[in-house]
Amino acid sequence: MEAFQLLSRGGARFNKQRFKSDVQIFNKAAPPKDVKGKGVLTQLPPELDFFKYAKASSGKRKAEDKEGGVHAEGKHEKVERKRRKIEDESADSDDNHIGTEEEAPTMQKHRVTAKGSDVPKPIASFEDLRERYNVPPRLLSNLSENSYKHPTGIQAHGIPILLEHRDLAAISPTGTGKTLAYLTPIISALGSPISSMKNDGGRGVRAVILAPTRELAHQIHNECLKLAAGRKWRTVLFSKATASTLSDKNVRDKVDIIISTPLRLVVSIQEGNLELNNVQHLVLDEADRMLDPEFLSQVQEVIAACTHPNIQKAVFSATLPAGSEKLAMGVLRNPIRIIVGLKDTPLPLIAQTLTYVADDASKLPSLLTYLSQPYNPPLLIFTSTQPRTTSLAEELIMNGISNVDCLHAGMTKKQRDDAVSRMRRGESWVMVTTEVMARGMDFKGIREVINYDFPTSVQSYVHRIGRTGRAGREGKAVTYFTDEDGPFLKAIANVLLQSGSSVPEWILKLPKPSKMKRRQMGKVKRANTVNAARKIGRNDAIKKRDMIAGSKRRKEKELRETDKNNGVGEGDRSDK
DNA sequence: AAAAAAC
Repeated sequence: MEAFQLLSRGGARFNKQRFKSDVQIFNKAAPPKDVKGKGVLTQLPPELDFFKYAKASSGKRKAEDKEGGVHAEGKHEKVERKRRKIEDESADSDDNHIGTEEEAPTMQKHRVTAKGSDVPKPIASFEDLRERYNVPPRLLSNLSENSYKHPTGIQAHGIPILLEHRDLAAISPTGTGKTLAYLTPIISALGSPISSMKNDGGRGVRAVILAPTRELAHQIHNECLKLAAGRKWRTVLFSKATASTLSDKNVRDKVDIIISTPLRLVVSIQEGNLELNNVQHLVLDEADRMLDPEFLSQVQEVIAACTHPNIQKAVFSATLPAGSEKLAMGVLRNPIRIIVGLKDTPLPLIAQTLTYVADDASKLPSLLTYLSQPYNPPLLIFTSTQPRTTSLAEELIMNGISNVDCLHAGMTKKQRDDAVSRMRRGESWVMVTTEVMARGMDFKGIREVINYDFPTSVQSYVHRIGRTGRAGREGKAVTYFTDEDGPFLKAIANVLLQSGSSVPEWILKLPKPSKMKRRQMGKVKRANTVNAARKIGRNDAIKKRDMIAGSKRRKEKELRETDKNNGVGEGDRSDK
């Protein structure tokens, strides 16, 4: 509660002297650029992380409070009030009060709210895990060897909960170490690799982690391998190939952990090539995505196959809309819910801007202008469809942009893997992609994200821009919007406000989407267009007009090109 | 509101 009050003043009240040493660490720790791939994702000390929070929100928030429009501020306060209430509740139910002065900043920094019965006390360091939960030394040394020195908020709170075998719904912003928060307790709880166990009872895979994309599953597996190093853990990234290897029961009974996308697992279950009756830990990563209608039945099938009576289930995401939360809570038993920061809100260290481009045709010229100036590679660009991804990448190459790459799920597995590798090696400077890259992917160097096409939901927005600003580093996110995006603009604008970025006043004055819809398309929308044109000023308007003309020429060229090739990446060129 | 992703 005090934490809230201090933070709401932008941290200005904090005794800077007290954080001085941390600031120095920060200056040293923040690498100018990737030092050596691995060392980059160093988890910052909690206090230090906190300082960033305070710093990022100080000036901006104050300004916003002054001139930030009645609607936004009102909403903001409502959310904060709700938070405070939850905090009070959890303080009552938790007898482990934060007593000492040293611990207080940690708590404040994390801004954690917990809901549920008997919430375990958070850890202050990974070393605490040894005393409190007998976490194997090997696991702890794997953590520190991979530069995970201090637990993040979600790790400090989530790991004890999972180690006490409680079900958990964890909401924590992008890039705050959720993967480690569930992998560490799973590996600890499994104790020993099944291959080294003497008793015959309880054979078969004991932990399953589900993720929405292959790339994310792959990345989780890599993390898992790091933590599993030094012992004979069998962790399997489930794919067509591994699935067929595991169709041999003797092989699959020696597997400890499976990481997979849902459908792949369902297929194997249905073929009778996989039993999950010994699964004692089930994690849904990107839970809200996994509970989307298209995934839900598959996920339910996996859950149904996990028949072990003592199964522990956990869901993780940076976003969890009410509907998904309800679904998730229905799946969990006596769960604890942890929220780090504010739900559906990006980190303040991502500087976000909304950029008006009149229509689709104006986007490419704007982007080319942007890329003609110095920018921070690698850059991640999101579009709305696979064909648009392909054609934008082609367009950029034709316009002389170097090291452009493209990744969407319509490509072959190999093409996708190669694109990710190039990205990881720093060979891609500009990657054009679809929603497939929006969630969970951790490319350490990404400083900038561009939403070339407007995201189709607040959740999508939060996850897309969360590809930058990871593990305490700063990031930048630019979102293009056209007249057609008008109805959804305000929702995104509110997200910007919540996370300390500023928004042009006229956007905040837009009517609510429902109102716009009620008035039926045309009139309101046109009025906004005029408004927008006025706001960007006459010179800008002229510039835009020229850009449109230029883009039309290019578009014709593009059409000629695709006619020639008549192959990939064609199909969606409509301007409507 | 709507595309993407999963095999």
